[in-house]
Amino acid sequence: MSHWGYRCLMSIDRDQVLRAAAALLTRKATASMDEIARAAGIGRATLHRHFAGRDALVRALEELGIAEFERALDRAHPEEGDAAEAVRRLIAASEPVAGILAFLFTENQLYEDGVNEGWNRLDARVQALFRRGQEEGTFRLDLSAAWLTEALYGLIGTGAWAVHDGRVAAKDRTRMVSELLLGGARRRMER
Amino acid sequence: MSHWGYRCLMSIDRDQVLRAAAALLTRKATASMDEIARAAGIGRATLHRHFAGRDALVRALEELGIAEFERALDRAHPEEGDAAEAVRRLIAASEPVAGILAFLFTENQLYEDGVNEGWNRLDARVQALFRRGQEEGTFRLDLSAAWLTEALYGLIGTGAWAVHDGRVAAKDRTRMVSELLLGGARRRMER
DNA sequence: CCCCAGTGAGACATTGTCGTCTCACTCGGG
DNA sequence: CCCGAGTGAGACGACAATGTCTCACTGGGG
Repeated sequence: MSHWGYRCLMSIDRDQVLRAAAALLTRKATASMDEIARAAGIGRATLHRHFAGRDALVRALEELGIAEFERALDRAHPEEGDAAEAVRRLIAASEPVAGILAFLFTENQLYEDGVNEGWNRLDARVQALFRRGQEEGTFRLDLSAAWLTEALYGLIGTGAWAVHDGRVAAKDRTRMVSELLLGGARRRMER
Repeated sequence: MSHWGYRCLMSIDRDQVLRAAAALLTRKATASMDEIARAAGIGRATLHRHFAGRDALVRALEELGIAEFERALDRAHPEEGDAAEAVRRLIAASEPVAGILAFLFTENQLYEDGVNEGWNRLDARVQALFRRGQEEGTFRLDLSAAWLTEALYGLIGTGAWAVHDGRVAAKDRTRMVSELLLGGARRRMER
């Protein structure tokens, strides 16, 4: 019983700490363990009780980001309906994770060693969405699905930063990102 | 005379060191001064003779990136001809700076204090290009020029990383970035 | 030939962060 | 009421990176 209670309590705290860490690291990627602890409203010792070290915390954050983005992917139902609409749904659904994604996206540029396997799974699903759109004639064939996937991540990150820096209004974020990815900057004649 | 010779020699070395540093920091943003020195083929002491410290080096790198991107902007002649073509020229011309730009783009997310004034100048020129395109009816009005500018930087960085990670062929980089920014992923009916 | 500006290697102290530890304190359940 | 799990504050040593310094060495110009 105490074991269950312990596990449950831990999980809740752990998750809250993780979210606070995500919020801070999104703004300041080099924040120290002490800053992270303060941001989470706990002591540095307690932070170390939850996560063995900085690496473990970042890895846990990666797991959280992967899980949340996967949930966004599930909610967006990428296999249903028009592919462009599915992409739009995905971008809208990933709004809460945008900050973490931006952080992890740059973090991954740094550690060339062992990329988390979860990313491959997500990449595959996102790429499958773009490939479906290409096969259905919705998306261009001269932009590879791999590039569109990368661009999706990149634009989500860019959007998050643009909002954070005040260059884009928060309410416009989803539209700016999805419209640019799907429609591009050029004026559309038809439709 | 010796003063001239000194200045000239220094400038050349300094520039070469800076470019080596840029090449390394693009791949590994947290490289130590020692690694940077080794990458430049010089000793750590000599590196410190050129740049007072890490900050000074990064700031010099920022100056280099700004200068190079400004040269790319000059070469692209953003005031001439079709705005979309001008954007295409700009992206093509900025290919050599893409790595540095990607590094500086993420670096700037970190230091909220005093953004280098040069960026404002460049931002203004790029934004003016997008705004011209909007006024001429080439670009959409529902995507702000500020966002398009930010997206340009972001996509250049994303493209550089995608090439670095082997997800996009180097020869496709310029086309992938400019086509996505200008045309978007959706299939074009007209044209 | 000689000189010296510039260099590389390395020693050294300093700093900031990390990971671990101890020690009170608190608060909720038995 | 008492007890102990969990916590925050803080001390401590380890460690990596930084910035400064010295000391030979080299090679090109006078």
